[in-house]
Amino acid sequence: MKQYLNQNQQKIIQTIQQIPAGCVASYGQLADLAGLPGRARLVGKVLRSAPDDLKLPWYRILRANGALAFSAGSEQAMRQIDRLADEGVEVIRNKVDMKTYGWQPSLADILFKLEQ
DNA sequence: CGGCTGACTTACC
DNA sequence: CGGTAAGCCAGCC
Repeated sequence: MKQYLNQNQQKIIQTIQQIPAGCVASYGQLADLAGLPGRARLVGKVLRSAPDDLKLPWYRILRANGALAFSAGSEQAMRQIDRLADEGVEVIRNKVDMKTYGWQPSLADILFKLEQ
């Protein structure tokens, strides 16, 4: 069955798919890049409701302070930590060092995305 | 139609 | 570092 997403959700998904492996981004950052400043929660909604078929790198998305969106020790958190570890991102005390692994898209990347 | 919720964030104390 | 408050808004009841 086909999923009908509104335009905002489409943009968010596109933006999420821009996150390169080995990097992480925050909900707010994604909302900004998707052209939806202040709508971090919408990003969360999309992630929660998006079908797995989209193969979204949800595990590369964290809170603004680098902490996982899930509570430490939860099943989801552990799965996320596992996947991040696979890409070389280390999670310490349920948090990631945004300075080291945070995604810093270049202006060129953003412009390229806008063209698509 | 109104209220509540939440994979959020920033500011302030 | 923890607690409150306010802003945000789609989706569910």
